[in-house]
Formats: sequence, structure tokens, C-alpha cells
Amino acid sequence: MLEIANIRNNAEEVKGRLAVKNFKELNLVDEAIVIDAKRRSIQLVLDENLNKQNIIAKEIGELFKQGKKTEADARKQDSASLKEQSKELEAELAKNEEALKDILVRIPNTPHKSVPVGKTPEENEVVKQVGEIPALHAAAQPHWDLAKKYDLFDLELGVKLTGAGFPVYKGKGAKLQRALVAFFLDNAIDAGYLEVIPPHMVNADSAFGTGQLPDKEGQMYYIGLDQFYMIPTAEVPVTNMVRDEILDGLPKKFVAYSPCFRREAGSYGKDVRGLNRVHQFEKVEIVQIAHPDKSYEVLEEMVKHVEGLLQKLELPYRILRLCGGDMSFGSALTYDFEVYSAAQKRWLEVSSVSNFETFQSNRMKVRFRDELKKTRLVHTLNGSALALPRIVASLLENHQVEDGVNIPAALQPYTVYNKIV
RNA sequence: GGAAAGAUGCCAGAGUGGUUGAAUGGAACAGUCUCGAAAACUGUCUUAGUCGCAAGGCUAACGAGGGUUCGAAUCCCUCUCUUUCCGCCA
Repeated sequence: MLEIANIRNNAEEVKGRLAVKNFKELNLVDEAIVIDAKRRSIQLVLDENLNKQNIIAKEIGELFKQGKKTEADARKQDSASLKEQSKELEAELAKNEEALKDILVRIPNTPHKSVPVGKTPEENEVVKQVGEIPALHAAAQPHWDLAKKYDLFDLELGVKLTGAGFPVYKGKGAKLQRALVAFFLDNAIDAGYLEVIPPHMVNADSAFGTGQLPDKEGQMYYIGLDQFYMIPTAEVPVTNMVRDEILDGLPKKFVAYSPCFRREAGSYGKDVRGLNRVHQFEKVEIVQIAHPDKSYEVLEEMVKHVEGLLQKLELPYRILRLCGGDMSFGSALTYDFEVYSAAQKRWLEVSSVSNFETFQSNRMKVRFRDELKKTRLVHTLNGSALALPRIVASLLENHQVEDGVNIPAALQPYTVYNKIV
């Protein structure tokens, strides 16, 4: 949610930035300004009214003390009409505040200056590409076939238990999940992140804070009986840990492992083969709560961290700076990481690292005190480090040899086995 | 699931209708003192909205939402949460 003061003071610039995101409803910006002006004018009159009421109340108190009961009673009359007016004004103010918020939540975050213009994923900017694309042997297979061959995970069994997109990992496949989670967590802890294990369901306030609500209900599983949402990412509970707080000691660095639940309504076809797209998956997420003047340095640091992981896993990867049209609603700048999956011969997104600037902190009221002891909104950032299924897909496909799948050296202390046979 | 108690500022903790945005203590910050530190003393010390160039003013908030009243942290109603006890249970 953009800050209304920013919209008010820089309307044209805001609109210009939103255009980069291909946001069509620029009229919402003007509407917000109109309603905001109305809201303030109402507040002005209301405050004056309440002030008068307060003065009268004090006078009556004084008169009672002096025993002037008749005069006090007379004074009470004066309050009646003011009170009536105040009630109406209050109702009107509340209506305007609500209307303003309804508009503000529909306006996406303004993209950073470095965000390339573009509408489709093809227009994302490839920042860099690292690592050799492996040349596989003639009988190389995609990961879903390898999974069958070595009995690593079973999607059909998941269908029986739950439905499509809920894999059952088995044997070395299951161990590989645990190994990757531990490997990712340890790397983040070494980089100064505090490990947390968050709840896997959140309430509506939390879902609103990070921007899942309103409008994106359809992407989350919902427990109606208790009004809980299954988390689509640990970003939601972890970022909300600082909701409504005034922090010191920035940046705050958190890392969390959690399962992630995504309905992925409407996606099907070749893209969802194997582990390419599932409804439940494991992910290690890094989150930073940063000083607004430092947040882009923090973003670079997070990008470096993710890169380090991919290098240790010996996977070819590339980093994309997302264009305006491909960015998420709340992000100001996003880097996507893709690994090459050699048997499928395609790039798979395994991480998304974003700076939300004050988009989330304004919703969550997360602040810190600046040098002048004034409260200011923090910047929030998060990134996958990393999401497991596609890492597993790429790991299996890229590291396969004729008689098995090799495990990268960095991961061997965690898997204990060094080859899947 | 049943019963009871409670929810006040960074923390502890007063306050049961009229200068209480909130006593007191602690913490924190600044200053005096000191070679430095401690102690002592002095001061500062909630947040948000709004008006103002500023100084500063006004309004709101004592778990949340309603109500009574000229006036509520204080009275009434609803809800939420916490703690303790009982039951159930990993």
C-alpha cells in the first residue's frame, strides 16, 4: 500500500512509475487524492467540534464544583447539537477513510527506477548467467522418470492421499529434502540470519500485511472453520512478526523453513509435469527488515547469498531483473533466479528476491526511529533461499550419469550418501 | 470442552466518573559532577491524524467494538486474548 502523503505530494511521478508496471487504473491515484482531501476537511470540522464539546464539559465540571447547578444544566443544552453533528461527521469520516483504503489497496507498488519496461516474461532483463550447461549422456531422462527409476518421489500416491500436486517423497528422495533444507538453513545462519519456525497457517491480518489479501484469496488454501490461511510462503508469518512494532537494531534478518501451500488455480499442462509446479512444497525463505536508505544494498546482499547456494549446488543459473509487467503487485524490484534443467532443456524459477520498500510496512505499520527520533516506515525484503522442488528437478537432471545421480560435494555432509543409485 | 481471574505507557505497577495522556518505580537518552566511570542531581522520554513556514495548537487512543453521560481508563453490553485450575491429548 502506497503512502497517501507520497501520492498527494508526487502524484504525477507516482503515475509515471505505475505506468511502468502496466497499471491501467491510474485514475485511482486521482480518486485517492480527492477522497483524501475530503477526509481531511471533515476531520478539521470534526476536531473543532470535539474541541468545543471538551471545553463545555470542562466548564460544566467547574460550575458543579462551585455549586452552580442551574447554570451547569443550562450549559448542557449547548452540547447537544454539537454532539449530534459530531456523530454525523464521525460516520462520514469513517466512510471516507474506508473508501480511501479501498482505493489504496488496489494500487500496486511503484517500481524502482532500474526496472525495465515490458509486459511479458520475455522482456525480463537477463542480468547474468553463470555455469556450464551440462552435456548429458544419450539416455538421460527428465526428473520424473528418474524419480521412478530410483524411487525418489511418487505423485500418483499423492493423488490417492490428497490430490494432484501433493508429492510423496521416499527413501533417498525424502532424505534429499531434509538435506537441502538443513543445508539452506545452515548457510543462512552462517550469514547472520536468525532461524525461526513460524506457524504454517495465518490469520487474515497477517495475510493482509504482506499483501495476499485482499484479492489473492484464490491462491491460498483456506481453513473456513477457523478462518486461517495456509501459508503460500514463510514470508507471510515471518514478515508479520514485526507487524505494529517500532524496531531498533536494523536490519533484522530472519530465515525460516516451511512447507508452502499454493492452489495454483488454472495452471496445467506441460509446465506442471513432475515437480515443476506442485501445491505443497518445501522452501527456505530469507527475510530482512531494513533501513530505507540501505535496502538496496540489502537486496544485493540477498542476491549474493542465493547465488552462493546455487554455486555450491553446482547448478547453472541465471538472474533476471523482472520487467514492470512481470513483477508482483507489491514489489518495487525483483530478481528471479532460474536454474537450467538439462533434460527438460528449460529454465526453472527457483527463487525470487524482492524489495517491497514501504509497501508492506505501510500496511503492517512497521517503523523505526531515525536520527531525529521520528518514526519512519522500514523497508521489507524477502527471497527464496531456496525453493526445493525445482532445485531437486534440476539437481537430478543435471547431475545424472549413466549409473545414477551424483550429489554435489557441498551437499554430501547432509545427504550422507554421495550418489543416488 | 468446563470454571475462575485478568487485559493500563519500553517494563513493573497505581488509578473506579471531572486539569489522568495517565501517579510512582525501573529502564533508556541528554546534561551537571568526574582524569574516566559509578553514584548523586537535573532534564527528556507513547503513538497516530490534522492545522501551521515555524514555534506550537487541536483531536483521538488505557485489549477490540458498541452504549450510558455535559464529561469515562473508570459504569453497562458484546467480542478477542492471556493466566490458573479441571477434563482430554501429542
